[in-house]
Amino acid sequence: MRTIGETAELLGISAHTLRYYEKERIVVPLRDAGGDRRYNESHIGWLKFVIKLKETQMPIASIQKYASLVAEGDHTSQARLELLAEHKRSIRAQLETLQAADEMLERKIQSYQTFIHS
Amino acid sequence: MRTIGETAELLGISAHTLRYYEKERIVVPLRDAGGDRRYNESHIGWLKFVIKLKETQMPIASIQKYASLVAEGDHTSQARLELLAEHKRSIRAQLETLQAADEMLERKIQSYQTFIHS
DNA sequence: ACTTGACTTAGAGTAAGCTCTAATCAATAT
DNA sequence: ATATTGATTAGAGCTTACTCTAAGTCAAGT
Repeated sequence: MRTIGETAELLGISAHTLRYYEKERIVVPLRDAGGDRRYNESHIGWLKFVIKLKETQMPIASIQKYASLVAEGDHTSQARLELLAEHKRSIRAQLETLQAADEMLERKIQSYQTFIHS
Repeated sequence: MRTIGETAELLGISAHTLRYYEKERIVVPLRDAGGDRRYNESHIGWLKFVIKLKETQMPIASIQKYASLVAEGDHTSQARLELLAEHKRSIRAQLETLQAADEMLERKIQSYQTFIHS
């Protein structure tokens, strides 16, 4: 069971952000006797997943939606599956955009090098 | 030579955004006799490039930097090359992140399907 | 002459996602 | 005993990248 500071450190995000995620009902940690937040392994695993979704441009609103489905229970698994499948398609689209840009930059960089050495 | 409206339409962005880009010195169009903005083929080409950079998460500040180097002239080509090379590395990093997330989601989706059909 | 539509400006407002402040409390270190 | 450290809260503030508003000009069509 980790404090907010330890959890922030471990995940490379700020304690501010963790409180914000709680306010947005994305991760609701436990509380110790003194009222301080405590994150267990399941919170940490879920946060790592959230961070992966964020890294791939999933908006906070969609992450909230997914989190609320998880909170609702097993009967929402079909809806969750659809949400993830939709996001996977968005990742595929991003991959294509990035690949095209990568090739474009490669050509542009080549032509700059030709120009500089001429 | 296109008006702001035609240019916006052609590129799929708003006229507001084009004025914003001008304020930020990213694209400075010509003006006609009446003072209205006019975009020529070179502006359009540059805007398409800017849009590609934006799509790959290059911040406006870096695009501004690149634009100012272009405006400065040929002697900045080394600096521009470095900026583009740096951005290309960022694209590669994004590609890796997305690929890892894609695989993770694939596994997660598989396990949801297994769960749903059990 | 009037209307319509596209344009102009400076500057205000918006949404997302944090990020920080102020005031306070509780446990530990000196 | 006091000081430091790390936590708490509600709510304000910040950054990025637009997006919109208000008030107006101007040319073309009816």
